Amino acid sequence: MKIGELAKQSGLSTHTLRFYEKQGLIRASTRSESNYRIYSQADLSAVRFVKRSRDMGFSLEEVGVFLSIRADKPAHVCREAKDLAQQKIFEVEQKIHEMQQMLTALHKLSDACCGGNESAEFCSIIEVLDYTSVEQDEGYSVPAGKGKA
Amino acid sequence: MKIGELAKQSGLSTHTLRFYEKQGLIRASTRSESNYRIYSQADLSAVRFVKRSRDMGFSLEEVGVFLSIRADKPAHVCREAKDLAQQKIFEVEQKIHEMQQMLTALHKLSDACCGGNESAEFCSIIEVLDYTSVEQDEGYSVPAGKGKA
DNA sequence: ATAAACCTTAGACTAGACTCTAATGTCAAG
DNA sequence: CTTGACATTAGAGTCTAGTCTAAGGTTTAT
Repeated sequence: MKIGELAKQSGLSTHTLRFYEKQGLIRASTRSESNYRIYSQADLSAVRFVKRSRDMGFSLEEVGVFLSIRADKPAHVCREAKDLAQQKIFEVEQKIHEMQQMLTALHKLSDACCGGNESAEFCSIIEVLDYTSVEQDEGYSVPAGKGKA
Repeated sequence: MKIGELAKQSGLSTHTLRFYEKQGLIRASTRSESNYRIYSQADLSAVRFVKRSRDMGFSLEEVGVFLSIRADKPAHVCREAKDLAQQKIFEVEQKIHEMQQMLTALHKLSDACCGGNESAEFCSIIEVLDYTSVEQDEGYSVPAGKGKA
């Protein structure tokens, strides 16, 4: 199949497929007489492998490592793959934790504000941003008084 | 205070402070005779305001909006600020959800693999990446048999 | 034979938030 | 009076992962 068909089958754009090739990730197993990229079913599998890896959060570089393991399994050991997975789990957990902290702060920010058409003169959001730090573990000391608005 | 001191007080680098100025976010209230930026306590407050907003996940552009509300509160209404906050909450929730999906997939990936020094010939991680899609809501059909390894 | 739809390449551009460089000027201390 | 730490500017570079363009060549159907 040609690149357009591969794009359809894989859910990636032709641009992206050529970009991946430039990055050394995937390449067509053959070329037609007119120099068109011709992909096999195995190529499609490889592309899907890449897409799945990306969807799980692996970077193109990490995907490259997986691909090289996949290309010559006996030359590699399980630990290599598992280390990558564990590292990624750690990274994703970190990020989720950070975002949950943000979310907590954002809810405090949002909840304090009436959100109406009142003048922002005493807007709690602006006040909280003026006096609160996100780093704290607890006790975001919202400036006293005012309550909503 | 000069920019180096502001950097220390705010936890941002001098580079970043100048960059924020170029982006139109913060500027020194005065300049010395030798053209050095001279910052006031109010400037420090503004910079901290920016940093806190950033820490909560707002983009520089969004921070700019908050700053303009803060600069002339009576000219704005609470809704403007609250809308931004709510939108950000939505975005962060979305991202957390995505990452939790990844995490689930990653755990399945990792748990299936022994992670030892065994050859990767039958490595479950590579197998799962070959046959599993992250998009599915449930039932990541790990290829049958093999179990660990 | 000609238009539509496909393919090729190198290389530029995008986003967001910095981060750094070069070349130069200023200031405080010893 | 020199050294070192600080400051200035414009502008380039970094990172990741694409995304797009220009200028052409090929294939397929009508």
